[in-house]
Amino acid sequence: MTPTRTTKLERGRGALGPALELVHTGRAPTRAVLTAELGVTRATAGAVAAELEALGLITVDSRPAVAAGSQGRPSHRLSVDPGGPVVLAAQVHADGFRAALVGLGGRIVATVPGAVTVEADPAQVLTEVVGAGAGLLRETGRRCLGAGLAVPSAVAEPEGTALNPLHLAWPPGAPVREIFTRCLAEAGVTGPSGEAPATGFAANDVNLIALAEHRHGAGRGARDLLCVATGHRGVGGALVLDGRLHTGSSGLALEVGHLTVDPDGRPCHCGGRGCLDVETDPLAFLEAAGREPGPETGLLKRALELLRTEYATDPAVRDAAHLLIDRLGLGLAGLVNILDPDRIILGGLHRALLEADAERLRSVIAERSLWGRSGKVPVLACELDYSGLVGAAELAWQPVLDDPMTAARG
Amino acid sequence: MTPTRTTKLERGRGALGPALELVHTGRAPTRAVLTAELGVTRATAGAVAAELEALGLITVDSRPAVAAGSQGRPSHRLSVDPGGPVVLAAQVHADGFRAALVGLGGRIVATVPGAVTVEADPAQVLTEVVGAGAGLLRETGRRCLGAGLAVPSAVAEPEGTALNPLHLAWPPGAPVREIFTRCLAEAGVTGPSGEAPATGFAANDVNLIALAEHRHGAGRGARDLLCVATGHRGVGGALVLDGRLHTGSSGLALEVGHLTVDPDGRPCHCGGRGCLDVETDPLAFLEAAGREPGPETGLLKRALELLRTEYATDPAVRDAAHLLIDRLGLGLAGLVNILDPDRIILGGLHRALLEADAERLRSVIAERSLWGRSGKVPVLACELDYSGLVGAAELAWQPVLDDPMTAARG
DNA sequence: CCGCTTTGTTCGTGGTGGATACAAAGCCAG
DNA sequence: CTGGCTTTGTATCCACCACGAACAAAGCGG
Repeated sequence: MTPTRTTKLERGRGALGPALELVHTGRAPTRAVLTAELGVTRATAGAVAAELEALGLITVDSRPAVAAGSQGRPSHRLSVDPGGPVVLAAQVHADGFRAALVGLGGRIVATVPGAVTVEADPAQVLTEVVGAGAGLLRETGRRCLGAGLAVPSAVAEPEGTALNPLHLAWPPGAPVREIFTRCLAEAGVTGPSGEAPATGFAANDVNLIALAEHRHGAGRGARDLLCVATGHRGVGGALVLDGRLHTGSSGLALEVGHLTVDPDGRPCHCGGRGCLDVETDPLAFLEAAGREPGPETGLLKRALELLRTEYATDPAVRDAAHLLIDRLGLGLAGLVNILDPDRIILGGLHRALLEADAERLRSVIAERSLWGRSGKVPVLACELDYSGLVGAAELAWQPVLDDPMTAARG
Repeated sequence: MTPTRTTKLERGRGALGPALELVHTGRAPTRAVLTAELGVTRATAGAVAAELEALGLITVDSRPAVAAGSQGRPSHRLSVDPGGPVVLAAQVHADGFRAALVGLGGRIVATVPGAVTVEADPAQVLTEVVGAGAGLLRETGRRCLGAGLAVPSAVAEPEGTALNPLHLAWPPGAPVREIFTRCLAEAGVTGPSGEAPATGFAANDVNLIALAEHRHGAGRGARDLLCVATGHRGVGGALVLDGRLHTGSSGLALEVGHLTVDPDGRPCHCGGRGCLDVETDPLAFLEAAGREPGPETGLLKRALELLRTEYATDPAVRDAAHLLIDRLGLGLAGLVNILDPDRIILGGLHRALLEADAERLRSVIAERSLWGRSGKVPVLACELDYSGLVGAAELAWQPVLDDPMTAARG
């Protein structure tokens, strides 16, 4: 009889999730590092790595890469399996959408843009989106373990409804997660089990930018990461605490747009005056620079273009940028006082403002935050392409990271 | 030979901490409930309860209490051991201090107030404080497992320094935790091991109020608890996330005092105008009511007294209260938009304002927070006596809750 | 080629908690 | 009062996971 004893492959379940997360985020390039990061013995790390390899999630390469230079036996290299399973990720925005297949490590395997008519309702849009994603799955033949969606709206939890879908002809309160999940089922997209139809995840795009940057971009290693970004209109925020998105008790945390940054500023629909939302978004910049803002769509692109090309030459543009930097700094200082992050990353127009005059922004923050504390808070630019998309993928990967054994067994 | 097999008492280490926390917070009155809450089998829960009893932390009473009414075998009652070990807790404030011995469950076993001269430096004050606590320990003969201190100041982590000790003649940046620990060592106060000198914990008093209320008071069961409270001057905030204090990356989170709540308000030392800090504290109330504020110490008491006695009779007092309620509501709405708590509790003057006109406060919050969400956020009054003291004790109990086996073995 | 260092692997062990069967302690119906 | 019924506590066995120790492997340098 063959022995029925537990095989080595079945060992190491408990540390499986943390180990996969370390490889996924690039913090465990070798098995030796994995051993140290997990705080386990070499034996355990070996079993865990072998199991993840058997699940088809990572590859273990025993050949030394570049002769690390240190003495002793070279450690096996760990990396995400480039041919492993993927998740379906999608981002919807005012101008259309983009669907993608994303592997572990935030690698975009395949991606395709799409357009939708402005008047399309959520079901129409998401059918298109999921159709595009399913097309990519067919073309590539990859195994799919889940699906995530980024929307330009606050998403209420646990309902999964989009409360204020900006610039989309969606009814406020549309149950996007439910619709997304239904579209996935209709398209036959598989989920964590590998077979059952996928449960869709959906979240606000800025939240997902923060998540992606935390794991694969400018936020790596931060414990309390604050992300602030603009789209075409308005300002969004997100906070990652201890590696997890902080969405608050109903998913609506970090609505940072209505901090007062100019007591004499213009009125805001929220009832206040001089809110961050209306004082530091692309529209505010274009108006402050004395330009004709033009149509709603493309506001962000035009603002970025103006800042890039004429900041150095046109005093009106420079003054407008400085005005926005000052107001943004005030808002960020307020957030520093409340949240005390150890890193801030900026996206959209705010990122461009940071790059235009980082010193000015940092000094405003330092000046208006208590005890000069934030003088020490690094303020960085988002660095990932398609971070919303990658963040949506992170959402879908999460069940696999939490329990690789049951979520990824094939 | 006696068998060297593992005894039952040595089992169940992993679930020990969560189990103690459940009994400590009153969420596990019986062993059956403990089983359900822990999500383990009855066997495991039994082993865990037996171990905690053997450690002298809880008592297991097999006699049915009041005939629960339901059928089936009555479950053993679990409770904190009233004769068990204690921690030394102390709170320093403008008028003096209070030292206490606090058992599990937030029970104050013994307490004594103390006075200090206004000019006393931290070492003098804490020597007095620890002396008073050590006296209580001698009188009662209780075993001491740690010590915690509440101070009316932001406390920077990980340094443990008091940045802005209000109304105390302490130098900003005083290393209170270090001084506290030294005083404990000099007084021979024992710590978690039961023998080694205790490491002192110190934190901001509002943070500790939030922690205490979360575990034993109005915040029980909340997942994201926001606490806002006034002392004599200024406004403090605190946030408890998933049962843990959120102090931010450097301990300085929830400095909520400088949210703008009145664009036309008075200037604040922070550089802004109309900050929550200067618009809703006791001094602001007394001035708004047209009263002579008088000396710094006792401001809170006089404000509370005025509100209690003349709110119903003096229109000036009522108008002042309404003004402060409106401003407080604006500030709380801002915090709701950023933090999305599922409960808010108010202390000090803010608590009294809530009790004066809860409806007005709730409607202001609902009006100025996005999507009417906060209309559903309960706003409650702090309900514990000496919550700062109890919170300081929670800080000291934490190592025991995290690992009862090593922290409490006698 | 032989030490030296570091890494991977095999094998045994221990502690943790699950499953099961059984005993105990209450209520209720007869 | 006695025999179901229900729920809780307990004893025993066992699966699992990670640790420790010993050994093998793979590089470097003399």
